[in-house]
Amino acid sequence: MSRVRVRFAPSPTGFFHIGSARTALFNWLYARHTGGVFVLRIEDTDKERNSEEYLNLIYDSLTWLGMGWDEGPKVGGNYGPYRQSERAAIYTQYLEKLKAAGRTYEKDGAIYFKLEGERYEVYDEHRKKTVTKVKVAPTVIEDQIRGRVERMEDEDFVIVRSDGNPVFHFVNVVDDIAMEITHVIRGEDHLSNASKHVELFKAFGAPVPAYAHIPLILKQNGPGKMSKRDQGALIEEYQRRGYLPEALVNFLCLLGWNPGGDREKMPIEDVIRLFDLPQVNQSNARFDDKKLAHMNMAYLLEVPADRFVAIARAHLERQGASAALAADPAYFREVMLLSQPKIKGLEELPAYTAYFFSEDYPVDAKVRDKVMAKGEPAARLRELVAALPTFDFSSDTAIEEAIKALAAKQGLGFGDYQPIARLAVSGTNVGPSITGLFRVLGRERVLARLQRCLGAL
RNA sequence: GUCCCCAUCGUCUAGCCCGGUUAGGACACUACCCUUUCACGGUAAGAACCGGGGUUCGAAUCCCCGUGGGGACGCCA
Repeated sequence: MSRVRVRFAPSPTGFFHIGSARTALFNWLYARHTGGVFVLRIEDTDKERNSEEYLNLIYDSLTWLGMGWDEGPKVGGNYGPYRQSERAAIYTQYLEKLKAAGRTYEKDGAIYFKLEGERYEVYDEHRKKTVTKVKVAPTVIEDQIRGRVERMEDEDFVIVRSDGNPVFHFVNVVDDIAMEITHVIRGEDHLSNASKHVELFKAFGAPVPAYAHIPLILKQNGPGKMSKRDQGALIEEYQRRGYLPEALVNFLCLLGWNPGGDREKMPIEDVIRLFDLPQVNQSNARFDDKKLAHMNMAYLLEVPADRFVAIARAHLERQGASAALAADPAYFREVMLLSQPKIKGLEELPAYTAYFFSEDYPVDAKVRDKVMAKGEPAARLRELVAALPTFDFSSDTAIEEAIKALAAKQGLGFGDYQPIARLAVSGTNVGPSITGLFRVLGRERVLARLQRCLGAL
């Protein structure tokens, strides 16, 4: 059996979205699973809508998600060029084959693909005009996911526009033949195009590739498939929001595929080992950003310290958190490691850590009122200020012991000091443990903040 | 309008192919536990086989019809 060759064939006409990423992913997984070749082909035949910016976004997004391509732009290969805009000569050559076989004709300056059969006219309700149809037998599509699908392809269609540019159906099939693509894995929206493509393959006398039409991703709210305009549709957005690519990939794997049983979070190596086309679901899946966020959190929790500090810094750079970036690296690291187990996503980081990097941090009025309403916070604050110079700041447990000792002297508990101390040093009631907070902020800063809070009472 | 695809908790899904399960898991939601806050974590609860026929001793599972959802019907890709 010959080596599997799959391709991801996006057109650079818009932002790279989640549906495209999933199609790319399933192709990539199948290539890796079978030891095949993953080809990236750029379908840029629509000169009006293409842009270099979108092209680069495709490269960047695939790279970010960890889907390297074996052949394609930038890496080359034996079947290039890999941009359709550079393959005109090949299309001319294949068009000649079709012409020689008597399978084309010209009308209104465009070249049509001619189906074989008797012609007749019929009024089309949808298009509100009379069209010419051809009496044909149904085209059979053998789909790896859906099984045998029959579709009537009974109208000639344009393969070269009147401006001389070839059309998607034509170039797509020509390239799949020329690049010896063995499996076509794409969205179900192409299932109705597949009959056109099968007829073209047959007209060229080329073997028809194995098809696998994967289910679509439906938008989270409202009807229809997810489109570029929908909330959460753009890969770029997740990159900007500091999502971990491996979490997004894991989530995407599970949208329309699963290894059977209960496994969800799993390393990509395991997915590659278990992935196969027949296990892909047949029904569309609705996008769920909560589940994605949860997956991201689960991955974030496991990121090794050094990498976490690095991605946290990168994220804060994106957010322009200058105070944090200007801080001492060792201090920055301590703050990030204190935050890692507590946050749900990198997005929370700027607000979550703001008070570590500035004395001018917001104080939550509701929290303040709540804290001040209970017990004798002012007295506790005074005791803390008085005792703080004697505290051992060398570790969280040392600080904990010190606070407990102070509390015991008053016949109180740790919990009587915690809320007011937290409010004083952070202005809020959420965050890392108060002992960690003290240790990382340091005695001087904690003392200053406690005193300032006391003065404001 | 025509054609094609699909149908299990609110959502993602296991189970279906090869009929017999207390129909399992995850996210979300609720309660409790853990706890120095907030999270994490743990436990528990609620929550589904779209409807109708058929085949069968027995149907989520096989067949048909309805309904619902999705897609396609471009000189876009």
